[in-house]
Amino acid sequence: MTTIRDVAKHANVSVATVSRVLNKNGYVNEETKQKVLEVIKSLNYKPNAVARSLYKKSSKTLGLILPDITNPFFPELAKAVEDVANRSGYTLLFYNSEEQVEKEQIYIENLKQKYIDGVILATNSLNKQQVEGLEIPIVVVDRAINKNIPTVITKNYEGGKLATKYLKEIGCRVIAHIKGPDRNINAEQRFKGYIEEVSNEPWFHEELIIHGNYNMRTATEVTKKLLNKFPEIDGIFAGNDVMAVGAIKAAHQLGRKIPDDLSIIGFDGIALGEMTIPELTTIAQPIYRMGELATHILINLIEGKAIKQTYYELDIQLIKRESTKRA
Amino acid sequence: MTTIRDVAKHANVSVATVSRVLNKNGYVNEETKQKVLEVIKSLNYKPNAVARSLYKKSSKTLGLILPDITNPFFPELAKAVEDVANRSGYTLLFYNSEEQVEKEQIYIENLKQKYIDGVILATNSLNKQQVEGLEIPIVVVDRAINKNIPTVITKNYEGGKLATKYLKEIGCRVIAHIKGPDRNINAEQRFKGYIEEVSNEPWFHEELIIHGNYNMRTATEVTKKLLNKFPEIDGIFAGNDVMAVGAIKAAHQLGRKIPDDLSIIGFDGIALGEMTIPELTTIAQPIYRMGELATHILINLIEGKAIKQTYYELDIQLIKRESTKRA
DNA sequence: TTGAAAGCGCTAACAC
DNA sequence: GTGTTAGCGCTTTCAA
Repeated sequence: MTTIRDVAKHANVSVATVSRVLNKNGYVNEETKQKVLEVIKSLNYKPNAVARSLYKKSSKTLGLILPDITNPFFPELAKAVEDVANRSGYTLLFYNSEEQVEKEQIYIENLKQKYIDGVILATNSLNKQQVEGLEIPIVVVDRAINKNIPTVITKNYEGGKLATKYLKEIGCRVIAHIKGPDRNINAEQRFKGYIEEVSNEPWFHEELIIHGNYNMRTATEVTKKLLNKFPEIDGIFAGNDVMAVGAIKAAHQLGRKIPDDLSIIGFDGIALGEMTIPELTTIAQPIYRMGELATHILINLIEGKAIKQTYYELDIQLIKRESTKRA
Repeated sequence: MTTIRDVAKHANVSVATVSRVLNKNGYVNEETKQKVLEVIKSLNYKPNAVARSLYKKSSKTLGLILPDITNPFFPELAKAVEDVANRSGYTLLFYNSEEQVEKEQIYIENLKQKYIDGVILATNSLNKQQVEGLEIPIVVVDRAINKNIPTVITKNYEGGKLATKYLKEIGCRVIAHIKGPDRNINAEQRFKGYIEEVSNEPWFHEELIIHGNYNMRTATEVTKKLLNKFPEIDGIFAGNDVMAVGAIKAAHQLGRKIPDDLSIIGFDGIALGEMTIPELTTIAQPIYRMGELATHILINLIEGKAIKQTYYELDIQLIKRESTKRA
């Protein structure tokens, strides 16, 4: 391995000078500079990032903590984060927390020991105190913890309302909801949006709300039971796209025609929604934009740049496809 | 930040002693040890990983370079890699190369500068020389480069044969193939397996082979053209599941009934295959197992442990679901 | 404009 | 058993 010492020796200068040309700071004579640059090239020297980190107490690395990389929403997000991080010269440490608090806490200890510069976190498990105790810049994404913590989410409540209202508009008379995990704040918001729209309806009752755990297989099972018990249901708002797909499967297995007998709307706007038959009507979040924005904010925070705003609730968008009736 | 010096001072010992209890090596009196442990706890001291890396020239970190995290095959793989790495005390640096050689090369330089201990690589772009020039333990996964490089792949050729043979068995008379990217070695192998089974068939001609680029939308388009041109096609082997889903969509749009008019088989065994209607018959790779095995091999390589074998071609498995006729 | 040297926090060889 | 110290490769202060 060739070090800064080797370069210095070959160029007949001190390591300080080499360091100066490496970091483009301090005075260094044009000629010496050229010489050093030459030697660097000929020796194919690359500065050691670890040594630099030790001194600088910074590693040009971001941590990305995701609850489940297997849920298609998160790879789309991760791609955006990676894109922006890389373009800004940061690398990405990736953690899959599987929604386990203990894992998250271990990860975070790990991050601190490595002089990681900042963290992008999607979690329900950590609370405000825990996050603020981190002493590391952090941006929370997808699942808000607290308004004082930099955050990028979307209008989940409005989205839930919009989805439900749309089902009403196209003529659905009994609308059920497949809810995500209780402890998940965005599932809760989407659910509240639904409630807002249906609680005064004469047909509404609590049993129209079922729990699908943001997971296809569970959603299929519970939807089948639901449709068997209440065949009058003609609209389903699923808390995410994956569960909506599960609901489509359930309907199909029971011989219910979509969208003629039953309209289904999801939430997320993941690519999967265009792969199903019928294609999925959904409330789309700007997933790439979320990752991009979160990473920008984080990097600005790290680099001490001015930031106008650190709490974002991005707009969602109704995408009409084939799983819902025409209005 | 509290350092080893602080601990030493508070415990009235030298840093060497603290280091000894930290690393559980060298002699240290039980009492002193307890004292040190106490101080560590009371100060909430965590050793600095960067300083340790600098000395050890190792960072307990693995690099994971994937071509496209957005392709559902890779998150499933990444999950396995992350699981095993974490369980063995390694963290994971994640790179999304988007199939670009330049990006991969930048990433790899990066890795070396950070004392990354090893790399898991899924790529077509790098050749044998480039990989061997790395001077870092590496395991290639999903896409073989060379038999001398540690590798975990599956029997792509056999899989291609098996898929095609199965379509013949269930009575398909004209079988098309949607091929993955030309430069992708696994796409090539699957294609060869297909060819082996069909090249002597009287109905076979070159135009039954179309290019779908491992991508759903492209696959839908080309399949529609194909089916319009050759309506006699009653079986399609798609080079991966995502393209198979694209083919299902195409068939659906053209009003072809699956599996009655047309049987479709994919390759990969990703979770998506169970989400579609009809559910996808496929040649399943043991995706989790691939990631797990690759990571184990890599860690053994890094830690200098004995390894019986470094080139694995895992078995694939035919999973019969609804997109193909019954035999 | 350049160099010597201290120091980032840790490990390990060597001395006692 | 324990301490002293050099050194991992780099940056930056200070002096020249």
